[in-house]
Amino acid sequence: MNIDDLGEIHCRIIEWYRREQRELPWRNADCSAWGVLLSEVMSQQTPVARVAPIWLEWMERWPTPADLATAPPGEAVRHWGRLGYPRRALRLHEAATAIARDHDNVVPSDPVVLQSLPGIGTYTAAAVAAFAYGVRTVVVDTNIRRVEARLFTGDALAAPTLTAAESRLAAAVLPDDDEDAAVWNVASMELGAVVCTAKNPTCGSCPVLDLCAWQRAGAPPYDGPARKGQKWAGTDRQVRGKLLQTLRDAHGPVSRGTLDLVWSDEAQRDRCLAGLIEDGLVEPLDGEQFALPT
DNA sequence: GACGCGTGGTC
DNA sequence: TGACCAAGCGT
Repeated sequence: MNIDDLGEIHCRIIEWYRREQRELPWRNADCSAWGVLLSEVMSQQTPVARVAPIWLEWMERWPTPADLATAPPGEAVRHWGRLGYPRRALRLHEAATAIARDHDNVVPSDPVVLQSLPGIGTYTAAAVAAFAYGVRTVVVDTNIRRVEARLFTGDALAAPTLTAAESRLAAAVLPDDDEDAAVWNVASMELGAVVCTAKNPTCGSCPVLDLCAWQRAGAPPYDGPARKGQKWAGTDRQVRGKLLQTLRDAHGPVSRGTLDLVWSDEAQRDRCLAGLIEDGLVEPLDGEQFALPT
C-alpha cells in the first residue's frame, strides 16, 4: 500500500460518508457528549435500529448524567427494556454517578479518563473522545476491523478477537490531519456497517472497490481460526433474561412463586436468580419478594 | 485469552 | 432453520 493509495482511500471513504451517512439522532450537531456516550454503550453488540427508540426515551428522561444518577439503578434497568446485556444499564448508572460526582457533570474527553468509568472499555472510550469531542484517537470496532482486514490485509474477515496487528494497522492508517482523522473513524465504521458487511457485502457500491486488497486477491473465503457461536436455548442467559423480564414488566416486588413459573429447572433457576442478585440487577426483599434495585 | 453475558433479525 | 451476527466489557 503506497502513500498515494492511502490518501486516495481516505478521500473516497470520507466523501462517501459525507454523501451516504445514515441520519442517526446522536449524530446531530447539537447532540451532547452524554448523548454520544449513551449511544455508544447502547450500541455495544446491539444493532442501531433497536437502539434508537431507547436512546430517545433515555435522553428525554435523563438529559444529563446527574439526572440518571438521581434515579434508582433499577429504573435504568427497567427502561433498558429488551436491548440485551442489562448489566450495561447498571454500569451506565454507575458511570453517570461518577461523572456527576467527580467530573462536574461533564463527560470527560480524555480516553484514559473515560476508560476508568464503569462499562467504558477501549473502544467506547475512543469512540466518545472522537465522536463527541473530535479528539484524534484510534477507534477500532468490529466494523473497522473488517473494513481494514479486507481493504489493507486482503482477508475476508477480521480475526475472532482483536489482535495487536489490527490495532497497529488501525493506528498506521489513521489520517494525520485532526479533522480527517475524526471523519475517518466514523466513516470507515459506517462503511463496515452498511456496505462492507460481514455477510453479503455490497461491493458494487463500495467507493474503494478498485483499491481493495481482498477484491484484488479474488475475494478468497475466510481461512482464519473458527469463531465460536453463542448457545442460547436452555442456557443461563435465557433464564436470566426471563427472570429479569418478569421483574421489569412488574411495577413492584415479585414473589418467588411468580419467578418459579418462568423456568422449570429449579437448580438452574435458583442459580440464575442468585447470579442476578450478585450482579446487582435484582434486589431480594423481606418475605421472599424480589425487585429491581432501588 | 477465553468465557459469560441478552435479544432479535437474517438467510 | 438453526447458526450466525450486531458500534464490547469485565473477569
